[in-house]
Amino acid sequence: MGIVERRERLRNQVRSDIVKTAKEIAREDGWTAVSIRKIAEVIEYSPPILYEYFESKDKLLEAIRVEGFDFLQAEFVKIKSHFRNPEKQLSEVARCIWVFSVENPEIFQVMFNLEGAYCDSKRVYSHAMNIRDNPVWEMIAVLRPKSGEMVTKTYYEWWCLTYGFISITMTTQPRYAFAQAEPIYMEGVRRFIKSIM
Amino acid sequence: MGIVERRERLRNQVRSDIVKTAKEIAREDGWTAVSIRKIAEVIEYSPPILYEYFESKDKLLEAIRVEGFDFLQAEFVKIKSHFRNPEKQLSEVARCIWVFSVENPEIFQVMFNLEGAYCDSKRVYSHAMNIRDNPVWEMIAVLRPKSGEMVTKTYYEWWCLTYGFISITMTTQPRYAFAQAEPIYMEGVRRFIKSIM
DNA sequence: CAGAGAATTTAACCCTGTTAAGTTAAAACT
DNA sequence: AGTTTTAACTTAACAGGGTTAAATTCTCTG
Repeated sequence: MGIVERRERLRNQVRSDIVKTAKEIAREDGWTAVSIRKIAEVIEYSPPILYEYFESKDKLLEAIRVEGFDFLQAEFVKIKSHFRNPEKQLSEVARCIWVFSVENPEIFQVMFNLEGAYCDSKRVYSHAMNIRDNPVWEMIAVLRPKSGEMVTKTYYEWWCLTYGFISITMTTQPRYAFAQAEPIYMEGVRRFIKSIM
Repeated sequence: MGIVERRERLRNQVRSDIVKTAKEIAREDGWTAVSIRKIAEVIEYSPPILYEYFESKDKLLEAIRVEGFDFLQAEFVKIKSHFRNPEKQLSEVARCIWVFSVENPEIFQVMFNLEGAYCDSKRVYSHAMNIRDNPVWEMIAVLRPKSGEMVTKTYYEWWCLTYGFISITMTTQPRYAFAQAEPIYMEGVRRFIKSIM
């Protein structure tokens, strides 16, 4: 009975087509241009079909947001195992976020509601910020072995710094200026790391 | 001929009613709930009237954004003249931004496109970030007398730090948690100031 | 009081997310 | 194989959004 498997495969295909199309439109014309109807047109289905895969537009954005956070989380885990020095680990994490935001601006925008992207789900934010199993939290804990509460505070600051930098740059600077903004960002990060050591 | 003056007064009244209503709706139900039609209903005019005062919804938001930046700018000037010590000046500026964001969340949201507020105008951002006549830039220049380019870099970092902190807090934390987030913010700001001295 | 001008509204256009009802196509059963 | 059930999909509509042209009402002037 390959029928049910084939159907399942087709379902997954359509689902990923929806996500892919949303990102493509966003990348080309910004998230304000992304609509259910436009996605439907591209994947050659009628609009209501999308509701077979996502219960709302917001949930579709949430899926993309989760994808982004999960990807970064996985990268952080890799960095943690590839480098010993927590200072080095943190600066690599910072660089990783930067590169991600430059290469996948449309995902980053959904993750942080930038440039007209708007997704309600705060749940995901909180999850990403969560201490549990968070490699960056642990890096900071090694770098600055204090109470858990203190580490959480520092982690919060780290988060604000990197987020602030990238989102301000993404929002105010034109694309071509990103390259020259990166060293300023990395220098700021390094200064922060030094200031907490 | 008081007629033309009376008309002018009425025009100003209606204009400020529009702005006020927009902010009120935003404060109560968030910016996603703000629509031309709803504002019109509250001020007891038909929707097209708003276009006699603002050429688009975006321009209305821009006006509110400008208002916010202008207010802060004026506060910074006051701080600059009230305190001598640049370190003190900067921490007062930071506190000022924080207080403003807590007391006027809806304006802050428009200024930085937070929580569903979306205004296209990058012009205003750039203007606010601009070096010309910028009191904060000058504070940093006094605190850390280096080349203009270096000061601009540091000013950029300052901007990213404060913005990152407040927007992350506003987006992820519930209202009641703001009070406990403030000292973390102020501590981060102080550490930043120390790190550039 | 009639007419010119400004002020305001009505009605429409085209967009959006979303849903109920109807239709077509595919699978299952007798 | 033909009928029936069920899954897949589309059409049409609702409610609401920003915006604009045309029609209307009001106000002031001569």
